[in-house]
Amino acid sequence: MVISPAAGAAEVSFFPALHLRYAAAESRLIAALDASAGVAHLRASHARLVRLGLSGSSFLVSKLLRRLAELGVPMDPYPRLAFSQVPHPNAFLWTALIRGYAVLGPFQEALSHYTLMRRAEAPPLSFTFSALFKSCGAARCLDSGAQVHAQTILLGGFDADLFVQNTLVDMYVKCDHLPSARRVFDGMCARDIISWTSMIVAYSRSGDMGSAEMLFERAPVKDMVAWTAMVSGFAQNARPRDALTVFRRMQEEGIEADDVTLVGVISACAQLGAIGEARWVCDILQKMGLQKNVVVGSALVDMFGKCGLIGEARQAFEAVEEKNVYTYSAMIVALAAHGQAKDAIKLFEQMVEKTQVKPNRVTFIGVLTACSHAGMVEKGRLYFNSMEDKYGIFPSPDHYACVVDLLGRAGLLREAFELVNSMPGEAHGGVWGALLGACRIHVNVEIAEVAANALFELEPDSIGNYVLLSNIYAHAGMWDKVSHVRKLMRGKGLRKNPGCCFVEAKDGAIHEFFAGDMSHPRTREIKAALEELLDRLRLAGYVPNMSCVVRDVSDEEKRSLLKGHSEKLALAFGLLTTEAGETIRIIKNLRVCDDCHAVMCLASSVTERKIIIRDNLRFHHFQAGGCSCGGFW
DNA sequence: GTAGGGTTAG
Repeated sequence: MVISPAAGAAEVSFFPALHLRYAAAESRLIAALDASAGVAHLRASHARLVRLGLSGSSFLVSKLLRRLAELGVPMDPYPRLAFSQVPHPNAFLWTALIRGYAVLGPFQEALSHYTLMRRAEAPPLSFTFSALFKSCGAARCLDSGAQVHAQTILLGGFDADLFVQNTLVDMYVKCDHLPSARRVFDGMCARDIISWTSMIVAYSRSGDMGSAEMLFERAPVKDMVAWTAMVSGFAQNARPRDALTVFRRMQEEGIEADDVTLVGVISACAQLGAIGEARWVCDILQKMGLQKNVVVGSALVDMFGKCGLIGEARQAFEAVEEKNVYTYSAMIVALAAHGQAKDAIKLFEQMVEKTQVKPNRVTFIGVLTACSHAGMVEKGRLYFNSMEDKYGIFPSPDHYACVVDLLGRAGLLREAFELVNSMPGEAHGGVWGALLGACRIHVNVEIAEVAANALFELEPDSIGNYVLLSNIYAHAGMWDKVSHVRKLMRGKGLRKNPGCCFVEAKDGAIHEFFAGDMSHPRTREIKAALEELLDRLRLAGYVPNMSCVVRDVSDEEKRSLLKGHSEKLALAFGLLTTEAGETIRIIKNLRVCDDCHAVMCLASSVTERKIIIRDNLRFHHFQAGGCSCGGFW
């Protein structure tokens, strides 16, 4: 329908002249506020508002506040000032102000303005409560949230509003108070997909994916967000296979996926560390054109790093235009894990000098581990000291663990030990573990015993600590102590994890090898290939390192046990199943022993192959007789 | 208008 200008004019001519002018100015201002591209535009519109004497209009100012909050303009001083110029703010304006604080903080201001609003006798809206719950959730302030909840019940009506209930559930979820969330959810007489999704997330956050799954199945409709909540839930709860299964189901059901979904998928692939899956997800991303997205890109950097594809990690990093601290940290950590310490540090320097990106605690974990792997003690100390002085980041026990590792590996065991004793706060398992690890490298029984005792208190069931201590005794030739630790382990019902390796074949099949394992269908070929390889290595000067066998048996038996180490079997399998010149990739569940490390170095030169091993902590790139870890592992 | 996202050590 077309309204003629004359008809419109007839309608507005009911208004007095003054009103007409204001009404026209108002509608122009509404349009201007709606269309404002940035803060400068909004400020200009607001200035016009002031000139026209309309800066006291609740309606216009609430519109202004909403737009400013959308743009992330801090509440103080400007939006708050605009609010204070309104003599009689109505409930909508109060709510816009409260919502602004709920989105941008400081969160307690939302609550105190609610109090002021009540004092001004403005009647709260459902919108007001949703803003308050949002702010309590963001502040993770359960007490205030529960108080506001009580208010809604007291005032009546609000607690039955679907919108209010949904934000209420979400508030309890964000405060990690599952029982209250569930109580509200169960009391709802109508639920929409948002209610169901909030509750699914509640269980996923608490680690109870079983209940999350049950709710997901019960939900009458499932949209992309609900499906994504399941994908991310499994990914966040260390169930990458299930995350991928849900994603495949989602695709089968024809539900679209977006960047958030894919981030969950990428994170699952990172945990699997499988190259086949990584390439598959990368194809999907390319089709969707998501590589520039900073969250996707940061997850990608991490995924490629964990899959051993450090070059691809770098490419993913470069593809992100607006890199943030996650992108940089993921790249720095990946470089450190691959032994490219100098590049990690170069990137860090570049970040602090040439960008606005501020490092955080995780960035420093990456920087300190890089220093540690490269043996850069002085540089590490410098960075550690700069954390608080230059960046205002208080070092956590995790950072102390990195520095203890740094000093310990470099042989400064005494200093490392003193640092543990003098650090503020309690040393945790990571700190003592780093010290114990250093004691293994430098065979220091005295400090090892102190560290081990602390660890047995802190982590009584962690098998690795007993194994480490027993290995240190073995290296020192203290066999009676070795058997004592063994007894200790047996008494606790703990059994040593068998060493095992995975090799991902070209068809994506995973081949598994255990120490001394004969179960692979091609065992005979593998053994023959290994013997042949070891013969060639011996000609190149290889001598088995018997100290790697931490059992008191004959040399003959030691030689045989060494040969059966799972990474050697995996290497032989790799040689059998790949072409000349191809890289061999092996994943190992434990640390690589010195003998296997030496074998890999030599083999890389004798066979002219690149060999990449991911152990439980980092990557080793063997090439031309050397390893990227430079002996630090 | 309310629900789903990425980097951490021995």
